[in-house]
Amino acid sequence: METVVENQKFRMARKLEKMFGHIDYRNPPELCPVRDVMSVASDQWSTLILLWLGYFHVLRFNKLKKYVYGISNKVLSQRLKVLEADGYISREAFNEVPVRVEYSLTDFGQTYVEKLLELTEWMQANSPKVLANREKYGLL
Amino acid sequence: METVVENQKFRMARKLEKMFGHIDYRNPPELCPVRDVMSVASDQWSTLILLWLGYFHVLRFNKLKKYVYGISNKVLSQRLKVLEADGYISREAFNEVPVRVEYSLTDFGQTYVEKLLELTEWMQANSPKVLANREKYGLL
DNA sequence: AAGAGTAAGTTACAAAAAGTAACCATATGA
DNA sequence: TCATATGGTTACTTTTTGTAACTTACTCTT
Repeated sequence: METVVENQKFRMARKLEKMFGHIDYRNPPELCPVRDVMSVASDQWSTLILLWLGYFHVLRFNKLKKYVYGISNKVLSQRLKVLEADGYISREAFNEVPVRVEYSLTDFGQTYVEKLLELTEWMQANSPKVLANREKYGLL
Repeated sequence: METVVENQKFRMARKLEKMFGHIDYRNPPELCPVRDVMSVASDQWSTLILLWLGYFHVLRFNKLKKYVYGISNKVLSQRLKVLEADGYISREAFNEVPVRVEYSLTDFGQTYVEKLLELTEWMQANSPKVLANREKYGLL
């Protein structure tokens, strides 16, 4: 049991070492593109938007708003813009009345959502543990 | 090429379908523990704190502040508290003068950091693509 | 002995981000 | 004629962050 954890730690340190040879998190954000890019993509609302687009493939503004429960028009439209700018999603507007606008993942966005999904599955599996920890902590 | 992407989409839809049978993101946050738990753990600062703790195993407040470049005392102490409450990290205070406080990952936190690291590696590999997209988008 | 330094924060105040709700154009259906 | 629908935007409020000074208590320097 102990050694398993120790091995994990060792593998981990090696991974991070390798990584930190390239990226230095000590750099200010404007000098560390990874921090910058990550802060957009793994933002709470962006995550939900991307997951739902991964699920439905194509969604219009108001549908998206329904599924990404609790998001406001303002923030939804902001996030859609930056997600488009960063290349995760594409926006297509049709000349109809009223206007129809469709959002969908790009192939690039699709690869990101696959990664994101793994993390979300971890969260799904482990959130009971976290909630239990929280409760225990509250009692101390 | 096309079919590869199509296959990915299919696998994806199945994964999400399976998942959404259990969790409904349409629920308000207070009814969806996954959203709640995720918003703490995948917050930008929390992510950096956890990654650095994964790297060094043990860090004291001021060292952590140095590595998690740009974080303020206030936010660092807030995040450390919730990360401790959620069970990702543990805090040990020594009765010395001046006080010494050591933060480290719990085994639970360690498993999360492994997941987080995968995502970060994707970010590292793909951030140039994102920056290129951003620039292209700016020109439109 | 006075003053600076140190560690791990806290606190008051300012700035930025997010949430809220009303509003826009335009056309269709009741 | 008035309500409805779409895909947002805008002004205003509230919440969250960031900034910088301060705290406690002991030690080291001068």
